Amino acid sequence: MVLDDRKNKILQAIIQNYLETGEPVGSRTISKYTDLELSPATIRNEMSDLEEMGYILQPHTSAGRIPSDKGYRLYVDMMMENKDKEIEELKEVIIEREEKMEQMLKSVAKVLATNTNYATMVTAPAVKGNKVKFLQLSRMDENQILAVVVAEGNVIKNNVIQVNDELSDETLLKLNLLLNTNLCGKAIEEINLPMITLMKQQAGLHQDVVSEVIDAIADSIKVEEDLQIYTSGATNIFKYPELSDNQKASDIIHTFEEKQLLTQLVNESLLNESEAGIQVYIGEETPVQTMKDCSVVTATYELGEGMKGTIGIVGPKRMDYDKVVSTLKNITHQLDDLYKKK
Amino acid sequence: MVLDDRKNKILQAIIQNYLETGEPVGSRTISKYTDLELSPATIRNEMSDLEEMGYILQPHTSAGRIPSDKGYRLYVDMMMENKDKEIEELKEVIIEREEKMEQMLKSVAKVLATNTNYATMVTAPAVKGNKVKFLQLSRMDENQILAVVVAEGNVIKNNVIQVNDELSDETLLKLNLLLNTNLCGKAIEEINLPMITLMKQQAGLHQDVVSEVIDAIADSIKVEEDLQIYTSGATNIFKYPELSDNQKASDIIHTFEEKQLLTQLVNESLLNESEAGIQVYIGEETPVQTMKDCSVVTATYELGEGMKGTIGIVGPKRMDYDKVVSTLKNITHQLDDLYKKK
DNA sequence: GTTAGCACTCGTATAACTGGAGTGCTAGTA
DNA sequence: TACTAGCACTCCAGTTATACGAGTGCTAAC
Repeated sequence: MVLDDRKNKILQAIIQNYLETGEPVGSRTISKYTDLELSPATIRNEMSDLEEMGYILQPHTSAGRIPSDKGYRLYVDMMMENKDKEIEELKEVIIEREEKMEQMLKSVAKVLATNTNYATMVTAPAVKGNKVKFLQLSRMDENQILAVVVAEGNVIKNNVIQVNDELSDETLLKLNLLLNTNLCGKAIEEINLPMITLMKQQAGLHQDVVSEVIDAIADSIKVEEDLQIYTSGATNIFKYPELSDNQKASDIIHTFEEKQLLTQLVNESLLNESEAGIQVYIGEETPVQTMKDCSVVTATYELGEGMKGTIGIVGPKRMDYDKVVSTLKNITHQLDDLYKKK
Repeated sequence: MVLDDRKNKILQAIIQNYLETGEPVGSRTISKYTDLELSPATIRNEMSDLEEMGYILQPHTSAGRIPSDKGYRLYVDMMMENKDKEIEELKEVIIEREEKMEQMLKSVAKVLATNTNYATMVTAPAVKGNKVKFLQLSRMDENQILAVVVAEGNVIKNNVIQVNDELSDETLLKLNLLLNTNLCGKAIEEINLPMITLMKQQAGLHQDVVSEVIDAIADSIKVEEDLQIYTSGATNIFKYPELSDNQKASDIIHTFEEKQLLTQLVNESLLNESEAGIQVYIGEETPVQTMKDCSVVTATYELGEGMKGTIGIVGPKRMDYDKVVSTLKNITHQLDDLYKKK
């Protein structure tokens, strides 16, 4: 059986209606809804076909139809095609440039959540491939040294190092010079053992300090590696009865609370990244099992030179994909612009 | 009417039983439960009195009794008296000393949540009254300066300052010296306008930079002022049917998500701080209206010299106050010890 | 190919019924 | 006087019975 134009139109009508109401859609409704001018009986026949083809399903006999994951998938794919042609220039959501990236990303998550009425997550751009821009050691007191590591994009990491024997100002200066000349402009992954050995040699007497600094830097990276994730609007899911079941709600919200559980989602979305940078996971397609009753839309943004972050929106399967995709495109563009201004 | 010994015993029995089961407690249950050897009928008479006195109430005729807020209050007050005598030395919860305070507090919240099965919050100690320990300006590139402010207790704040005209190394050194001599050891509140004016004068040509640095410091404080709050285990409330109602659950979890909504609670608990540092809010007593169906237990910890933070536990009114109070005392002690080691 | 009509299904909402848990009261007992 | 046994009564929660509406599938007719 083939999905001809009429079947397609009916399917679209069913899905759109279901998106709006959240109730199973009957043949009579569609008969009035569409401009096809067909009787309910005809619609029923078509619906029967559509069900056989797996695009829609009945929650029970004598109920209307609801879209299956496959149906949603078709719908979303079609919509995305249209979207690519549109040039979305709506400015609904405005990102103010703020000092702290952290603050900014939090507010992106929040704005997005209140705007869409879904749950949202935003990850800080991964430092992967990012370059060390600047290093600074300074003495805090007799046996504590403050190490500051600044990476491209003004990602700043502090580390307090305990030292046993006091270092003179001079030594500190020398170490600073040594570290900066050796490490500045290097991608964090480039810092390898030979380099470290070399630096230790150059440091001479104070190679133990170098060692500790390197450890500190490594530590900075490690901290950054377990991804910063900001979430907002998790409680929005209570707005959708189909997700308000205690068990489901608890699972979903818990995933948002334990943000690290979202890592899988982020990785997946960075991996599969489509041309447009937008991914839609419907129901069982999701990489995070707790969200199998939801749909997840992710977008990738880039703050220049491989610093990629992810934005995700989680809602019911009947989410307003159209709006969500537009909003996400809009936001990612704005984030891109933001970087260019810097 | 007076709460004699027998009435008190019965009340305690009712409350304890209700804490365990969450179900209204009937006279027959108590008759078997206590060592008073009284018939249900007698218990009924006493219960009737207790109800009249406002310690217990009936959800409906022909149901057992449940404790009223007043009843819980009595119970908690009595328990707290006993607690003071006990020397709690259980080491259920172990705080590992970690590099980053932020990380440590997060894990305290988490450990506490999994340990108690309630929702928890932990605030970072307020910097109020905290002293500047160390300041450092360094050049990142032509027109960006990195200002690092370290306060007592190794609270570190970074700020990137944009400058118009390039500063020489020499000038930077001078500014560093100037700022450090003037500001180190000062409590952040002590930094006042005359001081700033003086410093600007001393800075001579570069007073605009001083101005910006001061702004940056002020900014650091401001960021710190809107309290860092870490939460965990919000979804634990789903474990208690009396809170699992959609509306209630949503409200409570939302409060935990929008952490700033908890500020009121923190302020209140710092204000009312009792001798033991532990506060119990039952039902309507809570400073945060969304939690009027819960009980909230807060404890204050101190990382030395006025750096006070708050730990809070939110659960159903029938929470295991005994365990919660013990655990909190335990943890606050451990936090105190932690500081001493530093 | 389309449609009208009808019997059938199923879920939800409502009312009626039942059993159990618990109370308050009264009268009887130590 | 203090306690208790007994009983009638109340109310909730769970179950069954019933009615209704929405929607389907099928057949026969256009």
